[in-house]
Amino acid sequence: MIETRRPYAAVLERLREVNLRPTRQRLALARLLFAGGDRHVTAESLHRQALANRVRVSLATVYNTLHQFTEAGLLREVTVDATRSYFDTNTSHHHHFFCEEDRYLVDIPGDAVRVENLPAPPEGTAINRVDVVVRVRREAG
Amino acid sequence: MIETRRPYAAVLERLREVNLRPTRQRLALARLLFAGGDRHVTAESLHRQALANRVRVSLATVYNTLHQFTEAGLLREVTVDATRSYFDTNTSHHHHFFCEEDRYLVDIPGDAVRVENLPAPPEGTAINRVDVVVRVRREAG
DNA sequence: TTTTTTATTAGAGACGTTCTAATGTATTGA
DNA sequence: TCAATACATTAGAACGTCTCTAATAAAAAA
Repeated sequence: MIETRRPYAAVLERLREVNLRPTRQRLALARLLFAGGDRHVTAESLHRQALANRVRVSLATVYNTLHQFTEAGLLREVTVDATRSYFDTNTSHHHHFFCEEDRYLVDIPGDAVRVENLPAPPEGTAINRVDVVVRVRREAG
Repeated sequence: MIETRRPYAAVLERLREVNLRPTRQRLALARLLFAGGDRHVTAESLHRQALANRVRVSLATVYNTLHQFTEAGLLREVTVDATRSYFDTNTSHHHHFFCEEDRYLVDIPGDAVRVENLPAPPEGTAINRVDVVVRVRREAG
């Protein structure tokens, strides 16, 4: 369900819920992030999009905001590329296809995949999360 | 099986097989990498180990060598951490436990885990590899 | 209000990694 | 064997991503 009629109010509500002050920048970034369906952004791509939408915000604030949103459970960080961090607006249990050549992610619904027969984790540790990354290649032709 | 009696000859052979000139530095690094059992190294950790063993090699060469070995199939790169690249001497099909707090990897044998019900990859792509990363946390206590 | 707390910012800096171009070493072929 | 060639190594500079700093600004509390 895409929220279109009261984007500001909806986003304001979300920030309030997680105890983040609804500043001009956070509201604007939240609107960009949560306006459409599920998205995968990097700090750089979100910053570019913000500037393109006449939202004046520094790169530092974009980083701060992405991390705060992640901490608050509004975003999820996805580690698939050694050089760049991706953030996913889909915070539910799920996995990813990742195309290294073209640098894009595609969600795989969590319940679509079963990971079975996992051995016990190393001594003194407990499992926190299981991430499945399916690396794909552009097909010849 | 750990090769102990003829480490140089064994390692020389491996480099020849993949068409990499057996230079002093490559031989030394290969010995460090493949002397024991399976290992997970970063460029920095391998460089440190080399210096500690009186192998004079620059960090640039360590990076070059790790990438050449990976390209040649002697190593496998593991992407679990946005800030650092890990290289694994175990090149067979397998997965990983990763402890973010303490930054270490533990192999999970490939045949120990079953990933089932994967949906079809995105249009125009083909599956290259499936990586399962089980993120663990130190246990309280 | 005024005060206090928290957020934003530009720019500097840190970090891992890659590049550059000069030097050194292995291999080829006479 | 030696010269010629191809390739590898190196220190240090440069890169890209990300974080820090310390000054300014804005939100919340009093």
